[in-house]
Order: sequence, then structure tokens, then C-alpha cells
Amino acid sequence: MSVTINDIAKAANVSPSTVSRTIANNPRISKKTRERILKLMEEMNYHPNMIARSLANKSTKIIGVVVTGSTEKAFQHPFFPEILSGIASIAYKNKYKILISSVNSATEEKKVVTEFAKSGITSGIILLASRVKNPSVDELKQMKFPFVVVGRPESEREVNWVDNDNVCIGYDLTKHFIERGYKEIAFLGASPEFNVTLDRLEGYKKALQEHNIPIRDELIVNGKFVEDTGYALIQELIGRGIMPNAVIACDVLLAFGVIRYLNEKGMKVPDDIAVAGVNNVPLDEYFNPPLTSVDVNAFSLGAKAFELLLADMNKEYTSFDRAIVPAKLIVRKST
Amino acid sequence: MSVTINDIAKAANVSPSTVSRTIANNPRISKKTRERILKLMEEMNYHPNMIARSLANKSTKIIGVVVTGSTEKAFQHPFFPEILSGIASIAYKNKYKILISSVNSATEEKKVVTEFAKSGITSGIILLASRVKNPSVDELKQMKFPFVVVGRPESEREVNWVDNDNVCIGYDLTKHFIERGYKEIAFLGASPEFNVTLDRLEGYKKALQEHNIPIRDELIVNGKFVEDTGYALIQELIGRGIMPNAVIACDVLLAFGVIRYLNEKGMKVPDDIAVAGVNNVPLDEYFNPPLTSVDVNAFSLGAKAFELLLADMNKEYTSFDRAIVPAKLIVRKST
DNA sequence: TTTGTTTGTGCAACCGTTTGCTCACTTTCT
DNA sequence: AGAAAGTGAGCAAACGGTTGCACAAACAAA
Repeated sequence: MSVTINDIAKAANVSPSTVSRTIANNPRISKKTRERILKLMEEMNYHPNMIARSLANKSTKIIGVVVTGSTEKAFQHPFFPEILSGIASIAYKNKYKILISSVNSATEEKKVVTEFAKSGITSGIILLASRVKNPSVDELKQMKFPFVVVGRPESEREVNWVDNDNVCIGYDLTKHFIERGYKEIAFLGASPEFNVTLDRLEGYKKALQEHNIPIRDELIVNGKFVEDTGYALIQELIGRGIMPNAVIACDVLLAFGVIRYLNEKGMKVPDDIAVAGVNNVPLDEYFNPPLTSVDVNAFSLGAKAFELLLADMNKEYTSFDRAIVPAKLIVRKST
Repeated sequence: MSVTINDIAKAANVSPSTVSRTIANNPRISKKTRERILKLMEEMNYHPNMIARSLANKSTKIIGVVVTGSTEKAFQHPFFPEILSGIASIAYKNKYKILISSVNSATEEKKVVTEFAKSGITSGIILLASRVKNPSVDELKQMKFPFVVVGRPESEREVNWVDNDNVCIGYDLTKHFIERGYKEIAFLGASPEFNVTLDRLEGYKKALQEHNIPIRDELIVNGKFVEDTGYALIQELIGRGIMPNAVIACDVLLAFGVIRYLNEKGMKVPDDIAVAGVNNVPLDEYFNPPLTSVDVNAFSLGAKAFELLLADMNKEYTSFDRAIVPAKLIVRKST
């Protein structure tokens, strides 16, 4: 088997405690002993057993990242890799590892979250989907297990979270259209289960009101953050005889679906209908036409999320914290 | 703290062993006792401590996925989420968790791989970058630690691996161009450190030879799998006065870079230069123009990789195995 | 009744580390 | 010189499980 602390202890003629303390850099070990042991560890190619260490410590250097959405699709959303990079970059600096799990439903999410927390395998959790009602959040709160949610949760004062200012995003996009003379602006949201939809919608309405444009409920439709939905939603809208001259898609995939439909039907973007999305991805630029979108800065969202989590795990504060990551409207040819 | 096996044992008036055996579904426990204990576990909200269990078992239900590439960019390649989904979907079915780590260099990779293996935290590893020379592979082989590499490794007979038939991919793409009358076909590869470049190049040459088209070395250039490189490579090529009428890009990002350059310079794709990429992504379709590319079926690559790993961990075979995942040329308007 | 099986459970060692406490040996102070 | 303080290291119990072996009880066969 692998070489253990005991093997080192024997070879060095000391007790295992001494070796352990050497590893922990305990000042009670003399320089001479320490060096002798370190040398032996090197020679014998010793690597500490994290599992045993975790058991003794009752803590690990692993955090769990839980992605809720269709198992096969969740990772594929352009948002995911970027936020994961953000998490990973800070985790890496702090020598944390990342355990990821994708789940299909809120029920499964709760199961996974409970397992992560109770099994002792992770020391903290980042939740990547925030429904308005989220049983996992309640569960974690009640267990007092460190966690951060990405996306504003319901009980925003009692949990750590990071998000953009989604009201602002909705507002900015709408205003952008209004300023360019568009008035029939459709709003394609994701499911109203998510705060992100509600918040962006709020911003949308606010902008319309400020500019004295009536809010037309029939211009507001909801679906999911997948590409097919964008296609279906705009098709349905136009099928009902409702013809917007601008479309705000709450997600880049939604926007792609919309444009695909419009292209197929021979409608010109932005001449016939202007389209803007949220979640800037590198590819937006190559799009036909290049897509105006809001860069939500997913990398920072991830990085911030980990920072908050780290602080929570280290019990650096007793109250809850949040971070609002600035988003930026990037105007391209689609509007 | 959390409720343990001992708490259950006390409550049920049995020994911890009995509880442990109940969990393990050991047939030596009577039905009556089993049911009493299961009920208590439910009531007392017991969750097994994975760490303790792993320590006793000397194995975990966690596999490590190591991505080599720039830490901040590695996850962002469209290839990654898809392959990760593939891994995750099979892992999920087998109740495995996934620990991911991105590293910047072969040296770091080896460090992480060693840690994953020796620390006991993972029971198997999937390597997501296969250089021709890969010290991690040697390390893992020598430790006899279960692992699978995605991409054909150097010592292909002594490790488990999955890949496409890259010679075939190179061949098909080249043939596709030749059949459409293109003869000045440039080949943009990634670094020759990777077998994938070498194999596709081999296929490229083979196709040319079969059709009696001379191989012109100046049409063959290498870079990295990032978007900027595509731009730079084609710029350099054309700058040197070499004007291909078709370009094979070994990666979709490379292809995007090429097209960006061509668009900027006012060249028409495919009229002036035809472009094809590898690694079909959903967005290829929306591209301007829609990009001909080879779908490498990354999801299957991931799924197969996990299946092989699982078999290895379970010692289901003693020899090494491999899987070749079929790739498919998807012709769109860019060629 | 004795012997042999089968069945269900407990004992105790073990997995590899950590850590509170104890203790022997120095050093320093009075 | 004796006491107090400081230093370096070991003992043993924990962390929460698993498992080989022993063993008692129940039952069957002789």
C-alpha cells in the first residue's frame, strides 16, 4: 500500500504524532527533528491521506457545486463553464477542489445537497440555480451548513448570494430599445419560478413606464433557457398575430432561437425585428447578425461566490453577505 | 453533531456492526432487526459519513476529471461542457461524483494527478488532455491507478483511452474539399504536442496523396486551440503571400478566428475561401455563414470514458481497452 | 441426549490522521 | 542548589465506519 505517517514515524524513530505535527508545521517540533522527517517524507514519497485527515478534522478541502437543470443539458449552457471557471480560479488559489453535480429537479437537488452536507464530503456548497422557492436553501440554512447561492434567493437576508442587478439589466435593455425608437418590445423570459425572470421583467416594466409606453401583457411570454424555446416562443407570439418590433430575450440561447425563427421566415434582424439577449458569450460577436447582449460577467459571479463561501466556511463573519456583480450592455448590430 | 451509526445502534439496542451490516444489506441480519434499524435511521435522519466509510473501505465513489489548459480558459472550450455532460450522465447512474480540476501545465497536471491518486480522494481519473508525451500517464500507469485518457495517448496499448478516429476526420474533411474542387487546402492544426493534430494531419495528407494533389508544407501551420490563434494563423499565412482557397481548422475556435479575419478583410466565405472546422457546437449553425464541421460527439466520448474507467475500477478486465467514437461530417454553407 | 449446522449478533481491531494531556529533560531564575 | 518555567516528544483516544472471527441460541439429525 501507500506509505503512511506511521511508516515515516518508524523510519524516523519518532511517534506518529510527531510526524503529524511536522506536517502541520507545529512549532513544538524542533528544527532538527522537523528536517529529518521532511527529508524522510520526501525520500519515501509520502503523500498524506486526505480521507483520514478529513475524518479527524471533520472537514475537507472540497466544495460542492450543484447545477440544477436537465442533467444532459445543464453543463452545456454557455453560462456554466464561465461561472465554473470563476469558481475554480479562486478555489485553486485556496487549494480547494470542486465536486460538481447536476440534477434534474428541485427534489433531486435537495437530495444531493443533503448528501453533500451530511456525508461530510464537502465543506461548502455553491448552488447554481435559484428558484423563488428553493427547498435546498431551507435545508442548508437549517443545518447551518456553509453555502452560497448564485442568483437572488427568496430569503435574501438570510443567505449568502451573488447576482447581477437584474432589474437594472431589464431596465437597461428596454431603455436601449426605447432610445432607438422601438416601442413594441416583446419580453421573452425564462420560467417565472426564477427571480431572474421576475427581476428583469420588473426592469422592463419600469423602463416602459418611465417612458410612458403602455405595458402590453401579450408581449410578455415565458419559457425555459433553451434554444428551442426561443424559437417556439417567438413563433407562438407571431402566430397569435402579435408583431413586436424588438425582442428582449432573457438568455442568449433564447435569442438564438428567436433569430433562427426569424431567419427561417425571411425576416431581417434588426430591420424587421431587433433582438437583444442576456449572457454575453464569446460567440455573440460572430453571430449573424452580431448580437447585442448584456454581459453578466459570469466569471466574476463564480469568483465572488467562492469568496463568499470561503468567508462563510472560515466563519469570518456572522451575518450574511452578498455581492452584486456589475453587468454591461454590449451593443452590436442586432439592435 | 450529526447522528452516527453508534447513535442508531444505541437506540436500536444493537451493536454498531449490526447497523453497518444493515446498511450494507448484509444477508446475515434478520428481517426483523433490519426493518427496525431502517425505521430508526429514517426517524433519526441518519446519513452515512462518506469520509469514514471511505477510510475503512480505502475507496471512494468519486472520480477525478483533470483538464489541462489555461486555468481560466480550459472550461470555456465548447468541447469541455459536452464531454463533461457525457461523463456526468454515466457517473450519475452509477452514483459516482465528479471532482474536477483544471491545470495549466503538464507539470501541474502530474501534481494534481498524483494527489488525486495518493490522497485516496478519488478512485479513478479521467485525463482530458493527451499530449504525445504525458508524464501523468506514466505516473498513473506505474501506480496502477485506474484511469482513462480522452485522446489517443502515446502508449496506446498500455492504457485505457477513448478518441475519435482522427486520421479519418482529417481525411474526410480534406476529401470533402477535394470533391468540391478545392485544391489549395490549408491545414490549421493545434500544437504538434497533441496526437490529435498529428492524426488529422495524417488524414489530410493521405487524402491529398490519394487524389494526386501535392502536399505543400507552407499550407500547414500550427497553433493552439484558441480563437485568437485562428485569426493570427490565417493572417500570417496570407501575409506570407500564400493564398489557400480552403481552410481546414482543427478546432471550431480556430475556424471562428479564421472567419473573423476573413470577414474583417472583406473576403467572402465560402466564395473566396471555404472554411471547415472540427468540434461541432450547437452554435455552428447560427454562424455567419453556418460552419461546416465535424461533430466529434464529445458527449459519447465522455460517456465512454467513464464506462471504461468504471470497468477498470471494478477490475472487470486485466488488459487495456479503448473506444473509438464515430465522428460525423456536417456540411453547411461555409464550404 | 449428544453432536452438528445454521442463523443472528457482538467484540475488537483496523483504516490514517489529529490533538489534549502527560511527562521527561533542559534551561533559567532566585 | 532547588524551584519554576520552557521545550520537545509520546500516549492514547478520538473521528465514523467496516469486517474477520467468535459465540450463543435455535434447530435438525443421529
